[in-house]
Amino acid sequence: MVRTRIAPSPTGQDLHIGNAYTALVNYVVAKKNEGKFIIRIEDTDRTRFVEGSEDHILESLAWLGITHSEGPDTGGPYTPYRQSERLSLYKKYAEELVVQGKAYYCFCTPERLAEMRKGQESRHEPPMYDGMCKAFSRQQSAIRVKNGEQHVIRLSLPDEGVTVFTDLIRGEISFENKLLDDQVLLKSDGFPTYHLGVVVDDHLMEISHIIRGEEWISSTPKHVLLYQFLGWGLPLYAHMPLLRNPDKSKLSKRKNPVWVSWYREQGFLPEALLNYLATMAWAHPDEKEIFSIDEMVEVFDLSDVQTTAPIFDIEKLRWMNGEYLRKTQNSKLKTQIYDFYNGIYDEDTIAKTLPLVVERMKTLAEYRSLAGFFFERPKEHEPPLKVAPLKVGGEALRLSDWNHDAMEHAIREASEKAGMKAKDVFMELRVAVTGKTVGPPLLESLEVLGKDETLRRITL
RNA sequence: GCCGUGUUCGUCUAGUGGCCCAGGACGGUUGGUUCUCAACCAACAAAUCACCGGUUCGAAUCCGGUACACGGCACCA
Repeated sequence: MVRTRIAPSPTGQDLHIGNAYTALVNYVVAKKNEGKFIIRIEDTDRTRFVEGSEDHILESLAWLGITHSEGPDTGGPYTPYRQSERLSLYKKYAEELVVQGKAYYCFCTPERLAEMRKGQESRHEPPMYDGMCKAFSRQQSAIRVKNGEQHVIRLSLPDEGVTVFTDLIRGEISFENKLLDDQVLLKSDGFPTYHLGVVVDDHLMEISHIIRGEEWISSTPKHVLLYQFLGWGLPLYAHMPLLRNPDKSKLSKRKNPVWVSWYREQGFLPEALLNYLATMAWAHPDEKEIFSIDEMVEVFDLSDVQTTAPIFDIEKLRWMNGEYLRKTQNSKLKTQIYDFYNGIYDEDTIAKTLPLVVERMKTLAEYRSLAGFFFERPKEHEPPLKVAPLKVGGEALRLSDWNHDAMEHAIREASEKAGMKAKDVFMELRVAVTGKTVGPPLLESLEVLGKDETLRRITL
């Protein structure tokens, strides 16, 4: 049984686009193999915990249409799906490792550790735990623990040998054990670190494929060792290349919009976002650019996933979104726009104006800037309208002529021309206020009649 | 500094020894269509396949080295 998962931390305001990207691949792998896709919340860092984050993450995932069969909200056979509710499990395994001699209690203070690292840095040594507490006898440590002394549990790693694992995307990867640090497994507050948490939960939840970001490659050997120490079978690993900023650094909120909700608010369609993310990870065998997730599921193979970290290009996303907008039936798009603006524009108005602007919309949010002047009054102290030359019936109107009188005149003239369609007249007006959100309250003064879009009557 | 991963047009990529003096897409430019914009159509520009060396009749594709980029090196995930 194929079981995949994403394990987001509730430390940001919403689902990170990078998480959406790995979620997509996890979801596709599960679907392709008729398996299950699971969500587990890794809320083990109390200092970075953000209230409401989990809800937003779940909401965004739902918006994207990436549905899970087990998770903190839906429950499932391995409940709970929130690490903070599974503390006793981690403690149990950490102590088991201590008993086996695969881990040890460490009483070093943060101050000592900081001091130690400073020394190492100045000596150009790799920053690693120096193993001081490893030397203590089991009884000695046990007494100190019993006396209530603050402690953590550290992984005790061999300093010989090589740990090798196979990555489904990159092939074999190996690390020398002596270069691996004695990682903290259980923090002094009783919470596990990521390393203990993932291994325990992925095993207990029977995760078959661990598909995560490339940033985890260096810690994978520790996880592999942990599986061995615990006597558990290894899952399959696949490390995805990281999404990058235009300056090639790892995608960050400082340099790029990273929250999925931002893309939603900008009026990107979930299908388009997903399609774009898919092309970041993987190329369709037929070199198709536009494809649905179902199409992707049919031909997807993990080993075809890109190894190079792509730069997230919002321009291409916008193009793709425009393609999706134009693919959507007008009646459906009308409803989407209505919902997008929370019903502040009536559906009828949207239906009338949408055909006039849909071809130049790249996002739902652009509907307002493109068509808003049909029905929105200019604001009180709005700066004068900057308009492009308006040509009606072949005659150009000067910018300064752009006022109600000129407009009325222009429209009259235009409509007098036999066969002149409303669409064309509107188009000219729209062009005149290209890209501007302000304009005359046109819709109030004009009424478009007739199904053939012919401008039949103008009332002012 | 150490370890790891990577390197084909500005960007996303196709390419797994001859079909590639490298194909597609975004973006750009020019033209067509349209009274204008967008959309659509067409064309053009854009990659010495990071570099050096090797294997081979033949390399973007295989091997070695170098450089560069990114990631990791926390009681963060």
